[in-house]
Amino acid sequence: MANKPSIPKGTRDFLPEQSLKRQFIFDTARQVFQSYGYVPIETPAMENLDTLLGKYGEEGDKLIYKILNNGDYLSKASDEKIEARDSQGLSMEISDRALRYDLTVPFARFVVQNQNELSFPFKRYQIQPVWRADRPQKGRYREFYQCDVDVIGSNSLLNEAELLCIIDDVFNQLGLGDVTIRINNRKILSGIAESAGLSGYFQEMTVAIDKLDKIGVDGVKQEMIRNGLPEAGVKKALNLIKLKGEPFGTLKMLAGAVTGAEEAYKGMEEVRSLLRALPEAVREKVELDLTLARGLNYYTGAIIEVGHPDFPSSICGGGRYDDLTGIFGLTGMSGVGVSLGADRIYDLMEAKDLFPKSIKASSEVLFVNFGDAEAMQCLKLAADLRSEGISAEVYPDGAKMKKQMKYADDKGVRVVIIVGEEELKNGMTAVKNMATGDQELVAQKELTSFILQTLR
RNA sequence: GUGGUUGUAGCUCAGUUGGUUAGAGCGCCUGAUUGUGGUUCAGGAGGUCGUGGGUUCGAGACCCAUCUUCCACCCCA
Repeated sequence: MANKPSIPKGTRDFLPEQSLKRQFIFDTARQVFQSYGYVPIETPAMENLDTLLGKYGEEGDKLIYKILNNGDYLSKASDEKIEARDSQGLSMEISDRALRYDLTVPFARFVVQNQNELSFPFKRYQIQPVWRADRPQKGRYREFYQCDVDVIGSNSLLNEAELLCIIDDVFNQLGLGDVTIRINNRKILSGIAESAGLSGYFQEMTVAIDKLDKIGVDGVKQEMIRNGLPEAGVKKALNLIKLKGEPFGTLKMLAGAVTGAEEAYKGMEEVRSLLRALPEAVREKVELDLTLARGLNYYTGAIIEVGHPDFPSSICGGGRYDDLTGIFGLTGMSGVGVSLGADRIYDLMEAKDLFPKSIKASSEVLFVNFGDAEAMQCLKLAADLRSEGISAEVYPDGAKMKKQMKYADDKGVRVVIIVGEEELKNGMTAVKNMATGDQELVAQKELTSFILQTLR
């Protein structure tokens, strides 16, 4: 072996223990989603390139992994683009497919394509990997999983409320009850822009204020002015956005300040309705943050982001998009959804040691192998245990006892069962509890009920 | 994509202004215990110092390139 094998930057292998922990997160999420009536779907890892392009902004397009066409793709490419070293233009001609960048746009495509098979409102969840050609950092990978939950085909704000409840349920079950859920509404932001005379600069404004907690008010102000926004408007907008505290009071103050901006009032009413629809326990965690903007430009109403005090970036985000399917030819379909960042949640839970200890055990019972005759009997006993829902395995080789015991210990097996020559003759087993070290003789006939009693 | 940072045993890290045979802890393997893990004791294996070039009598250390890690920007889960 000349070179050590490796995997691409920003991708990872998952060892058994990591995989089990990841599955724990997915299983928890799945179970909560299904308890609210959401159903699973899957879409292909690759989409047609034009399905994805233009949906994530100019920056987003650059981060899409394009798949090189098969065959003699260069013969079809134009000479000018090759001559000019125009990578951007050339890539359009030699690539027709791309890896999906998120789950939301493929979902929109899915809805349009399968609209006749679906009944609306359609509530689905989707847990699959996505790929981004980003520079990797901590909590930032080139291949990572998203858990998306969306409702499409309903304008009701009850959907937003339900999603917040789902988020709360999932994080509570994972032991992350101390998350902060921040919400805002793009209509409010748009109204603020309007009343500050920045209507034409909405995109620039949202991008800048999204960084407020990072670069501070002055930093945001400078960035906005540098991008050509009129200074007077910038000042006014920033003053409004700074409002903080109890949400209903904040909205009241804001209402007095944005006179005439119809859009903002609509947004404020939406936020009020949403908050009223939330159970008390969830509302307590929700904070109205007017500085929350989110870059993805398809959001049109509520926007949601979940953070944790011990983690630098958001672990969940989403919002309402009024017309995502419009670009695929199906108009009037409003949707709202959130995306859980499974990999970040994993990193956070690992750092806080929140995974249950029992997650390590792959089987609860191990039979020591003493040779063919003994192993045959063990296979039967193991099958009996399995039929009672106890996971059991027989060590495959007649290795040294010490080695087999160590294997059991490493794997986190809770009970080791020893059937040697003596036991085989007498119809007995020696049952060893690995936690206490105690060992006792149990008749083979009574083994299953004895194990059930010890383990359950 | 821009700027910076990191890489030494399976893991976490030492390694002086360039100097001979590159170390530690943990883990791993063997034995004490051929029917008993986790604890204890004794012993052992494991490194082309990320990779490729260069400077030098001599490079783990200096220079260049490249890959990787992490960070900031950008953007985001």
